[in-house]
Amino acid sequence: MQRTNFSELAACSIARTLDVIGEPWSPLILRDVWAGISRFEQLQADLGISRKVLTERLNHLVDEGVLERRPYDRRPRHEYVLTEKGTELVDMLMVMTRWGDKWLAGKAGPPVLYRHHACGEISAVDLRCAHCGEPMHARDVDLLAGPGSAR
Amino acid sequence: MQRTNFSELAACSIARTLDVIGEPWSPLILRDVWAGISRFEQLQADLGISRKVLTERLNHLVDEGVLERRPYDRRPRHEYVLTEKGTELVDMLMVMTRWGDKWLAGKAGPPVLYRHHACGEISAVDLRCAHCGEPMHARDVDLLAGPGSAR
DNA sequence: AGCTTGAGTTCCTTGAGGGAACCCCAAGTG
DNA sequence: CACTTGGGGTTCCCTCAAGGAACTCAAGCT
Repeated sequence: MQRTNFSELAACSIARTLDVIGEPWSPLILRDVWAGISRFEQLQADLGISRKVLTERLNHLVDEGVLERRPYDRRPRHEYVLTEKGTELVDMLMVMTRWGDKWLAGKAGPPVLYRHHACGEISAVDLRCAHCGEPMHARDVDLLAGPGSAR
Repeated sequence: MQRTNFSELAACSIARTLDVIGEPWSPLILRDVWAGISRFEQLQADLGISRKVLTERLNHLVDEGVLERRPYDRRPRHEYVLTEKGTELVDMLMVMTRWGDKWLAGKAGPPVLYRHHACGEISAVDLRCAHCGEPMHARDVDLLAGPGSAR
């Protein structure tokens, strides 16, 4: 496919993030690991991904520090767990889920629900300004060049 | 490349969302349109994407209702603008940006800053529970089967 | 010793992305 | 009017990544 390395194109955190989890299957692997599907065979069976690509993706995610390979037996067996870096990536999945629930789920309703520990309610994520706490969406911000904007 | 149609694999809002913007370049096209780069030639120049793939991606995003094609001249010229559906997708980009800023930007700092209209401050998004307003991240929720979970 | 199982490798085929050239059409120019 | 220009794609070929199925390897179990 001759896949472009996005982050070389421009100083852009979106492009850089895509270089970590932008490849096909990677977000779904992350989702599965988050949901407790953490071993090679389980992932392969659940996703129906080719074993070769699964190996590549897992290696890449481990290299990037998103997943950690952890032995669970004295035999050469291991499972994959989210690192702190990977756990924070799941935020993105939660936002994707919310969007998909709203725009793509149809009449059947959302396939998965989130119960929030703090309040015990079935809920969804909401984007707020880290500074003032008010809602913060695409239309609520201006974009400015930051310190790392130089090429 | 024989790309799998993820949403056929399982009832999953993440997989469904990936079918809309999961292909290579799509998130960056969305980012550009959001930032005001909205015409074919501009996008092609900015991204360095092949014209063929840009055509395919734009058509797909228009078909999915994420972008709208809008004439801006009596000549057959048009530009792409975000629909409401597309604007809400940008939430995901904002979360990706935050993660990339934190984990990948390095010493140079974030390449782009967001100024929040409501408070006027340079800020970033924060995920909160839509129900109680407390922080809501990967570790703060339990996953439950929802109404649309049937295959 | 032979069987099983997790976790990959290897190899071939297919099809998507890159790149460059080509095309169409409406305005503007002489 | 013919001629040029430029936005917005098409077409064509080539390369390389994803799919699929078979093969490997190293522990344990029997």
